[in-house]
Amino acid sequence: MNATDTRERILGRMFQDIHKNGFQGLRADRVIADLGITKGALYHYFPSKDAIGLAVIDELIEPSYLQFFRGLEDVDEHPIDLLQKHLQWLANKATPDEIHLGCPLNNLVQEMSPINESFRLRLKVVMDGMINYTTKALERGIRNGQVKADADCAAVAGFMVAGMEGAYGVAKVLMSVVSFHRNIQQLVNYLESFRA
Amino acid sequence: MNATDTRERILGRMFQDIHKNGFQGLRADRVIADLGITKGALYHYFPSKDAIGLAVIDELIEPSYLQFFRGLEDVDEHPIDLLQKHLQWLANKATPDEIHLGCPLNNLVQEMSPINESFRLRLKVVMDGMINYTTKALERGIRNGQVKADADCAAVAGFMVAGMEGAYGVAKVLMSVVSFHRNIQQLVNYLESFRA
DNA sequence: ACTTGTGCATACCAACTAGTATGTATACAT
DNA sequence: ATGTATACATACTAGTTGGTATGCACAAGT
Repeated sequence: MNATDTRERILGRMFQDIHKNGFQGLRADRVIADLGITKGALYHYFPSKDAIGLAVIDELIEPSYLQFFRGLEDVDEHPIDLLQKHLQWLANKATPDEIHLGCPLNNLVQEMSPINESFRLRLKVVMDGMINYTTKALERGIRNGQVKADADCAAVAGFMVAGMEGAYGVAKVLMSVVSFHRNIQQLVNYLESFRA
Repeated sequence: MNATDTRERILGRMFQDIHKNGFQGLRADRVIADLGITKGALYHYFPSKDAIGLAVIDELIEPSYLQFFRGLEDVDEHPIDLLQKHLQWLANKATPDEIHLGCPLNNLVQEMSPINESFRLRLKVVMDGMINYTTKALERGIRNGQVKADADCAAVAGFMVAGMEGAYGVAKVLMSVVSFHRNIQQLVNYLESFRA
């Protein structure tokens, strides 16, 4: 068991615990007991509970969320196709468990934004990234004649991201994968209306 | 100072504290110190912290959220007009402070749904109410020839609610009233597309 | 006048929780 | 061989937090 393994095992379980209980509901004692390690190991890698939360955002949440959106810059496919495919992919991969626990990004946003500015700023970077990469992709679509010329790309991009988070949130309290699928489909239809 | 006054003063401040810090972040001690009362008063009216949270949902959140949606049954106006007006009203009344703190309903949904079934069920009642009253209003609109006959009313209603919550959530992390206005406007446009 | 219930205040506690201080085994460099 | 940094384990603490036990002033009923 080398060093990075332990650190990543800790981060992974912390992520899971935060995903279910929220950051304020995270109990470091519970996680380390679960991992079969001790406080010595934990505080060897992380100076504080806050540092754990920020590391989870930086090292797990941010990369996984921005991967797709960054990729929008490197392909030439129709941007609306790409976005619709991504939405369908999200809908198809969503298990009941994932739906019940909600979107990790959205969860942290709602919980932490008003009470911890360090958290909010990092979460804002992720959200901004999702919106801005989408905006750029749609603008490229306009230049290529694939997207309606009069589309307000920033507004459409922002609404798509908001719609995604809203879909996760509603499905979470309803505990309904069906509701999630429905709302994602409405978003797909919404995007369709901007096709040139 | 009569009894109901004290109870309502407690509930009001608890709501404020929960609105900012979340239920898990709620500190009863902080609130009672702020109110200038003691634990005796608090536990005279509420048996536990959970009871406080549930009372906040039942007595403050549920009525304020469902008031408009229940009202959809009692009027004959074009349902899409009513919904659009409500959205505009939400957008206009939203202060930066409200946006930064987020939607109280959405906040509790994201935080409490996976960890407390009593909370989730009460929050689900509110969300279901919003969606179902909206669905009925749209169905009435179809019968009256005001809404496109082929509209999937339940899907549209669900998406409107999800869009609202999504708009609140994104605006919260971005700390942007402008983002909120934009997304609400997109929702208004979305509803417009179902006008007969 | 006397009991009873209401509406609190005061003092206290047990459990939890993030964080620390200290020790130590192992690897690795010199 | 020896110093040194790494990677933990153990034991402990200080502060917090929800909750309780008890007492008491006061109003209302009888």
